[in-house]
Amino acid sequence: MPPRRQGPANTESVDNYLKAILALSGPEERRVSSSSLADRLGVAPASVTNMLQKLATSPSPFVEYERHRGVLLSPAGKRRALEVVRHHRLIETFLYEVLDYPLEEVHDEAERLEHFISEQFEERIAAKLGHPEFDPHGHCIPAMDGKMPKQASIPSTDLHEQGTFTVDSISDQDAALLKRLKTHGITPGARLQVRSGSADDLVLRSTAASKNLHLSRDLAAAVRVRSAR
Amino acid sequence: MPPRRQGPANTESVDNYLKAILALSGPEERRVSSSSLADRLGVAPASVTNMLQKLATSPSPFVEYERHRGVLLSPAGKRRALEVVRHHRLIETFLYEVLDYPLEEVHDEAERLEHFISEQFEERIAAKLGHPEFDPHGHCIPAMDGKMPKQASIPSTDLHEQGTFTVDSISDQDAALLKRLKTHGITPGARLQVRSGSADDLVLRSTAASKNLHLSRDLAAAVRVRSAR
DNA sequence: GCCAATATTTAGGCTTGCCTAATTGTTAGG
DNA sequence: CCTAACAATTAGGCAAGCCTAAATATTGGC
Repeated sequence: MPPRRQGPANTESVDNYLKAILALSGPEERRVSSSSLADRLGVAPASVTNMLQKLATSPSPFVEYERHRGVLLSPAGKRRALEVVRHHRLIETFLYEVLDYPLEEVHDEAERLEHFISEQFEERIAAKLGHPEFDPHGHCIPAMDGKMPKQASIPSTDLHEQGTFTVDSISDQDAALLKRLKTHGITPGARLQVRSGSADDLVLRSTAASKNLHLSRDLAAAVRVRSAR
Repeated sequence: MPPRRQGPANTESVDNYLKAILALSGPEERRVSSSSLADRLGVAPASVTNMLQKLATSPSPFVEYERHRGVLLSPAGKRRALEVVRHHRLIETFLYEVLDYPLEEVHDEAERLEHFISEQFEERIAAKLGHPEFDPHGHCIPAMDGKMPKQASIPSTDLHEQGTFTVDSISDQDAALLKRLKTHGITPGARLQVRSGSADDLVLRSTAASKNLHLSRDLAAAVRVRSAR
């Protein structure tokens, strides 16, 4: 066999690093620090350094990395990351729409399956769902070519004024929170009254519900809003 | 941390060993040799020995193994193997019925996904499909409790007489063959005329088709029949 | 501009699951 | 019943990804 030093291996672990970098670098594509990655992925910082070095030094690397200066996705890395996100959100939509999963349970299942479905599978569920643009959390599903419209929404914690808004999307990271939001009628598309409570929390109330929901700013950041419909 | 020597790890690899042992030991549950496992799994015999030793020496082991004498599933191993088979066949059925996969493509996708779906996912697709008893190849789907009716069919190569039979099931291992069979109308439930051709092949003909199909005994063994309906 | 606190990297290890090569067991033919 | 052929196991290694502990950069406060 020729000694072929290989390109990036596209394992579950690699996918997760790429997704995390995509998420943490934000729309402005800031460099991402090792420790924030370690945090998000639940691994030791040393493991991150290790992986980044591997990802950066393969031929046609997935990331651009400089010691002590954080990491960025390469075009190839971004492409792959968006593909995994597409998988994730299509699967979530599928579980919700076709298999009647409760909203708060779709994330974990999608998190596992996203790494293992084929392009074929992806296409079939997209077709079955009528090529949806949004997942059930209100997140936009990247197109096959990796294009994704910019988000025009902001976290409810960034609002300057109180008032009534439309719920744009809800982070899928915290199942318990998702369930609370659901019982308070706070789901994508709902109309939402937002005001600040005591120093460090927000008071949310869906116009479809009778009870206020008090959330720490930390949790409330999971709810993104746009101007009322 | 307490030093906990751990139980079997339920990885993809372990699942594949258990499935292979289940398949190779047959309905009579014969002991399975290392080399036949190595063959079926596409790994070196030494790797098999290695894995079998690990599987056999964990507390509540998945297999019963004696040096040079082959291996058998323990009750726990059989339970797990049947669960994986159930996953596999439910997924195949799902891909075929819900996602409109061509029959010959369901196997590969199921082979990957079977290791990663949750019990929840399993239950939902089973419900969606109306708790089917057979997959699209005609194979019986083990019930949740691991029960599986005995197969009353035989390989077409074991027939003593020529004649007309009903196609019971078709092995899902060979996609190309599956496709040929499909174009000749040979699918589970079809009526099939079987006669022997030259020394080493069989001639098959679906009553729904106009052309004979000549298959080596090797390939023909993939087609199982039962007495004509 | 220096130094302590914090962030990051290096060094060295572990487990899983695979490999090859060398060794040992089993078995069938003469 | 002995041995050649073949099957199986042991021994020793490798890559991926993780870990901890030790070393080294960077940075903010004075």
